[in-house]
Amino acid sequence: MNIYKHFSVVVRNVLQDLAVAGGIPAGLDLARVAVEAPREAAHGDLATNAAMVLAKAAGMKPRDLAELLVPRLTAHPEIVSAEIAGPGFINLRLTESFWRDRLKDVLVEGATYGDSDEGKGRRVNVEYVSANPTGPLTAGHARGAVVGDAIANLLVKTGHDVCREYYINDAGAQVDVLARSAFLRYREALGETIAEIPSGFYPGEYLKAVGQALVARDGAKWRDLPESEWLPELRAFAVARMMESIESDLGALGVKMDRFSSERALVEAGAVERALAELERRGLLYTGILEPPKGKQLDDWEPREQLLFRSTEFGDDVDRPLAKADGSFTYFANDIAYHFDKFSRHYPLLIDVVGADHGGWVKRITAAVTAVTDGKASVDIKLCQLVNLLQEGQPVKMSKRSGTFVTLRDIIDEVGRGVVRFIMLTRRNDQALDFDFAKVTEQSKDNPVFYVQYAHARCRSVLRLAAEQYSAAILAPESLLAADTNRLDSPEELDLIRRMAAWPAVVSGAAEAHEPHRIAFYLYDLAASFHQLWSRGKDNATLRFLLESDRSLTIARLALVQSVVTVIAGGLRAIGVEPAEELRS
RNA sequence: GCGCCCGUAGCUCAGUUGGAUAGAGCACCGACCUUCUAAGUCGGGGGUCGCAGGUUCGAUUCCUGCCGGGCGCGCCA
Repeated sequence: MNIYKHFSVVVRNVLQDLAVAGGIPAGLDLARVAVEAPREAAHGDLATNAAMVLAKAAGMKPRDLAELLVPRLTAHPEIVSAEIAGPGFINLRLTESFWRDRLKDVLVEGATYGDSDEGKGRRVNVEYVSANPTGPLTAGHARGAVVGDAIANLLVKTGHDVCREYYINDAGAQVDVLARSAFLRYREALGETIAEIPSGFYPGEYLKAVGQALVARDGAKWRDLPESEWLPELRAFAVARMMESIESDLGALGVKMDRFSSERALVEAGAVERALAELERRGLLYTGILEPPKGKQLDDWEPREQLLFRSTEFGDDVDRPLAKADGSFTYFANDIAYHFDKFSRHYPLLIDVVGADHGGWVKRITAAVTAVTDGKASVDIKLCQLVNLLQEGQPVKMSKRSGTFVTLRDIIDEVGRGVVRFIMLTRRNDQALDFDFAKVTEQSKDNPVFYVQYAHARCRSVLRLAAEQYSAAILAPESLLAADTNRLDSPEELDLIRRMAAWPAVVSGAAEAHEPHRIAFYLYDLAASFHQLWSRGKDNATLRFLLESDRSLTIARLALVQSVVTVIAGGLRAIGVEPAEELRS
C-alpha cells in the first residue's frame, strides 16, 4: 500500500463530504491537495496542506477551514488524531495497528512488496549505454548502464511495459577507423610486424583478437586487396566482434538488453528520409545559412546553404543542420530518424540515458521529438556526470588515445558487480561521482554498500539462528503471519515498521521521477534503522530478537526481521544487486 | 559570446516535485564489547541553503540578474 496515496484519497473523501454538507463550496480544484510525511517525525505520521491550498478558493482562512476538517478526519478508523499546526497544516497521527498491518503487507506480498500497477501497462523505451562499437566498455559507461537499467527495473515494478534498448552507432566515420585499425591487426596476425600504430587509428590491444579471428575465418583473403574491397567486410566483422564483447561486459554487470538497434540498418532502410518527410509535411524544413558560432575560433568557417530544421520553434537556440556539405545526413538527422523509429514502434515515452557531454544536444533532440511526433511523444534525457576513478584518493590515470583505460570489466573483476551497481547510484545522475577502489570495498559505515548488505546479513544470521534454536517451522509464512504484532511496541521497532511502510511510495516516486538513486538512499536509511534496533539488544537482553522465555514475542520479532530481509532484498534487486547472506570474512 | 548542469555543516552529499525548528555520513570531542557479527550503536559541537531581487499564506525548491565551478558549442559521433 502506498500510504500517501491511500490517505490522499481519505482526505479527498472528507473534502467531498464537507462540500456536500455545505461546509465549503462544491467543485473546488483538489489537484494541489497533498498528503506527505512531515519533515519532523514529532509533527506526526502524515501531514496535509489541504486547508492551505483550498483556503483562497473557499474564501476562508486556512485555520478555519482546517477546523472543519479535523473532526471528520479524526472520525476515520485509521486516524488517531488530527491537529492544526503552523500556517494551517493538519498533522495526522495514525493508529499503531495501522502501522503494524503494513508488516502483514510485507509478509504477504514478499518479493513483490512495493510493486504497483500505476504504469497501467504504458509502453516506455529506455535507451542506455549506446557506447560506440569501437572498443570495450569503460568505467564511464558503467554509470549510464547502471542508471538506465535501474530506471527500467523501477518502471517494470510500477507496471510499465519496458523496452531496454541499445543504439549502435555503426554508421559514422569512427567505424571506418575501427575497420582500418582492425585491418592493421589482421596483417599483424598474418605475420607482418607493425612497429607502431599510426595516429588516426585505434591503438588498443583488444583489436589483436579481432585480427586473429579474421585470419582464422578468412585466412589471407583480404591482405592484398585495395581498401575499397575489404572495408565494408572488415567494418561489419569488427563491429560485430565489438558488440559481442560489449554484450558480454554488460552481462557481467547483469544488464540484458531487449533490443539492439543499428544506426546503419536504420539509415539503409530509409528511416531518415521518412522522418524528414514527416518534418517537411509540417513545414519545419528549409534551406538557409547559419551564423558562425561565436566565441569559438573557426579558421575555416565558410557560410554555406544547407538543409535546416526549425528547432527554434520548439525552444532550441538555433536551427540545426541536417545535411553535410557532401549531401549526406548529419548525425542529428539520423538521431531524429532513430527517435521517430522508436515512436513508430509505439513508445510514446522515451528515456535516453547519456553522458554529460551530450548536454548541448538535449534541447535539439527534445525539439525534434516533439516536432516529428506532433507532440505525441515525449523524451526525458538523463545526463550522467563523470565518474572519477580513484585509488586511495589519487586519480587513476586514463587515456583512451594511447589505449590505456580502465574497462568496465576491470572494475567488476576488482570490486564485484553489486558494488559497482550500488555505488553508481549513491549520487544523483547529474552530480559527478567519485569511485575509490579502496573505499568501495571497505567494510565500514563509510561505505554504503557494505552498510546495507551488513544489515541484510545480520537479519539472515538471526533467521538462521532461529531455525536452529527453534525449528524451521517458526519461520514458515503461516507462523509469521499469525504473529501477535501488538508485541512490537518499542520506538525503534515502530520506526522500522514506518520506514518499511514507506517503501511502496519510494518505488513509485523514484520510478515516476526516473531517479533510481532514491532507492540507494532509502536502503541506507532503512539499514540504519535496523542497526539501531539491533544494538539496543546489546544494552538490554530483553530487547533481543530471540527470547527463550517468550515465544510469542520472538515470533513477532522474527516477523519484523523477515520483513526487513524482504524489503532490503527487494530494494537491492530493484537496482540489480544481489543481497548478501553473510559478510564475515 | 551562447547553452546545459552544479553551488546546502570543515569535507562528501541527501532534501519525497513549494511547506513547519534544513538532514545524513566522514572528520573532531565524549560514552558503550563475557553479547543474535563492536565491520556496530548512542550523545555533543558545527549553517546567512553562493549573492541580490521577484512570484505567494509560505522559497533550499519556481522566475530574473549577477558571482563561482564543470561540460558542450557548423559541415564529428
